[in-house]
Order: sequence, then structure tokens, then C-alpha cells
Amino acid sequence: MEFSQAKNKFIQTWGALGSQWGIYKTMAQIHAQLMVSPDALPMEDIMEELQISRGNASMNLRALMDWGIVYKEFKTGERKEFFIAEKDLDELAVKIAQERSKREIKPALKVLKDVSTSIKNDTSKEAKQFTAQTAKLYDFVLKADNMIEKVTEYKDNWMARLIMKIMK
Amino acid sequence: MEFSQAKNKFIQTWGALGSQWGIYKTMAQIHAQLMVSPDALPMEDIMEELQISRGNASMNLRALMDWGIVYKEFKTGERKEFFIAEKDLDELAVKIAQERSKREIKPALKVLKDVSTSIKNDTSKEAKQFTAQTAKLYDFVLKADNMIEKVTEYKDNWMARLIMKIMK
DNA sequence: ATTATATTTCAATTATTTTTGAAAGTTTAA
DNA sequence: TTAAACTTTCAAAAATAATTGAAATATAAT
Repeated sequence: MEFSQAKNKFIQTWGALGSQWGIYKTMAQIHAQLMVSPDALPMEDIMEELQISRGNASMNLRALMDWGIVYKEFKTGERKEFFIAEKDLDELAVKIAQERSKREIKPALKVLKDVSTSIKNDTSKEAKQFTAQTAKLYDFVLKADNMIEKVTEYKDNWMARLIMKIMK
Repeated sequence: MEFSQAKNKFIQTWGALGSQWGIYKTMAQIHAQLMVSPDALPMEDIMEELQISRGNASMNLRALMDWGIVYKEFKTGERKEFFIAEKDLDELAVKIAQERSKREIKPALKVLKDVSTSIKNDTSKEAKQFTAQTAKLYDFVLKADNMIEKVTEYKDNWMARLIMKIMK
């Protein structure tokens, strides 16, 4: 396979995987392009290679920077901005885990806690099952979220260590 | 809060969480409704409570059954079918993990392997960085996928055990 | 202070995904 | 076999999400 073909296939695949996991497709594609680029790239290059508009590139680059997985770089003598991706995969996993915990899991936990403790004067079996099951879900999701937090405390290579432990 | 209010809030939240993680909103909502129901429910009840069409209910129930997290139940003397959800959360997590590994991660791994080994006669630094980074990604995603497989080998309460180990 | 270069914003458009509903299909019972 | 009860399918419609592009904003050089 030719380099440009392989790169395109990779970018498309990474974009599809991202969108299946709740990350905007274009955001994931830009990230893919930057990850395999040895140099920081200007917005122009991203627009051209992915065939997207300036506005789209700008918005998704901002989102990637908000997630902490893409950085701006300034080159002396150049007016325009260059973008570079976090390439360390452990660091990347930690950033994504933290961001998603904050944005999605934490708010859901709050609701689970609320609804599982809100039924007071209803002794129907429906109400009892509801309270019991949502309480279990709260515990479960809380544990999952704690796991994410623990994982992010290891700086490097947490996953390899984790697998060692799981395998006994 | 009243029971019906709390239930509605829970169903909405679970649906939103699902769609942020790549699961159809309605599919997650039906699952939520069934999880907190003490009895198996007929399609009618699901359509009415979630205000969805028969076609929609039918398709999403089929999807939930394909995922192995909802089952059909037949009641003697009743012609219609009743649906009941997997309520054990460890079992639920395992099923979802397996399904997503099979549908999304495995195909992505194949592409990563392909593209990371496909560049042969290109010594440019772009091509070198591409090959190096996609190879790292392949290793990383493979490890993550293995972790999912290991986790699913524990029958019960894998997460609690895992957290114990992580915490040392 | 003015111009040139670059970036951001956002209303309008376009694309994609989800839902509907009615026809076709299936199963059970009489 | 026929009919009634129920389920599935899928083309069309509706809802939602992503993208564009031009105006507004920002920044740096002259």
C-alpha cells in the first residue's frame, strides 16, 4: 500500500472508531492526522487533507485543545498557528478518561443518587424495585468512575501493569 | 419526588448516557425501563411509557436481544411476548464489553495492523512516523482489548476485585 | 492609525440518524 | 382454512447533528 493511501485509511478508521465511542468524527480525524505527523501542522494543511472548511477545522481544533490532547505551537517568524497532538498513548488515555468522567459520568451519578433516594412513601413493588436497582446502578457506576480515577493516578504504562495484575 | 417522575428522570438520563457512549438513545431507554421493572413487560407498555411507535419498539428490542441483555418471556395463556432485562450489572457489563469488542475494536485492530505494516519502500520521515505511531496504537488497542477479554473471564464482581488490586 | 493576515463565531445549509406507520409476515386458535 | 392477534420490515418523514462560509473579531506589521 502507498503511504498516502495507508494514511487515509487510518484517518477514516480512527474517525469511525471515535464516533462509535461518542467523539465527533471530524475531531477524531484531525487527531489522527496530527498523531501520525512528525511536525506541527497549520490549519490550512488540515483543511486540505481532510477536505473540511475553515470553520469546521477551527471548532474541532478548539475542542481537541479543550480535551488537552492537542496543543498550539508558534514558530518564530511565522504569523500563523501550528497544531501538534499528544503522541504518548498513556497520556492520551488518561486525558480522555478524565474528560469523559467529568462531562458524562459525574452528572449521571448525581441523577442516579437523586432518584435512588427520592422515593419515600410508596410501598408498591414497582417503587421498591426501582429504588433497589437504581441504588445498585449508582454503586456500580461509582466504582467504574473510581477505577478511572485510580488508573489516571499512574503516570506511565498503567495498562501494562494492570494487565499483569489481572493475569495474576 | 414522585415515583413516576423519578422513573422518567432515570430513563431520560440512562438514554442520554447511552447515546454519549455510542448506544442508541431509545435502545438505552427501553433497557432502563426494563431494568427497573419487577415484571416482564409487553411491547404495548414500552410503546406507551416511552411514547414510541411499534416499529421503533420492535427494532430496538431486537437489538437489545442481539446484545444479549434483554430476553423474551412467554406467559401461559397469553399470546403476546413479554420482555425482561438482564438485571445483574456484572453480567451486563460483560455482555456490553464483549459486544463492543467484537463489533468495533476487532475491526479497527485489523486496520491498524494492516496500515502499520504496509509501508515498505518509503524512507521519508512522514512515512517513518506513520509506521511507528500506528504500530504503537496497534499495541495499545490490542492491550485494551485483551483487558476486556480478561475482565469478562471473571464471572462475578470482577470490578470490585480489580479495584482492590489497583489500590494495592 | 491603517492594512494585512489569521482565527472565531454562528445562522443557514447539508448530511446523517432516528422514527414512524402501514403493509407484509408470522403464529395460534377455532 | 380462515381469521384474529401480534410482530417485523422498510420507504418515507421527521428530528438531530455536523458543516459551511462569510462577517466579525483578533493580532501583528508597517
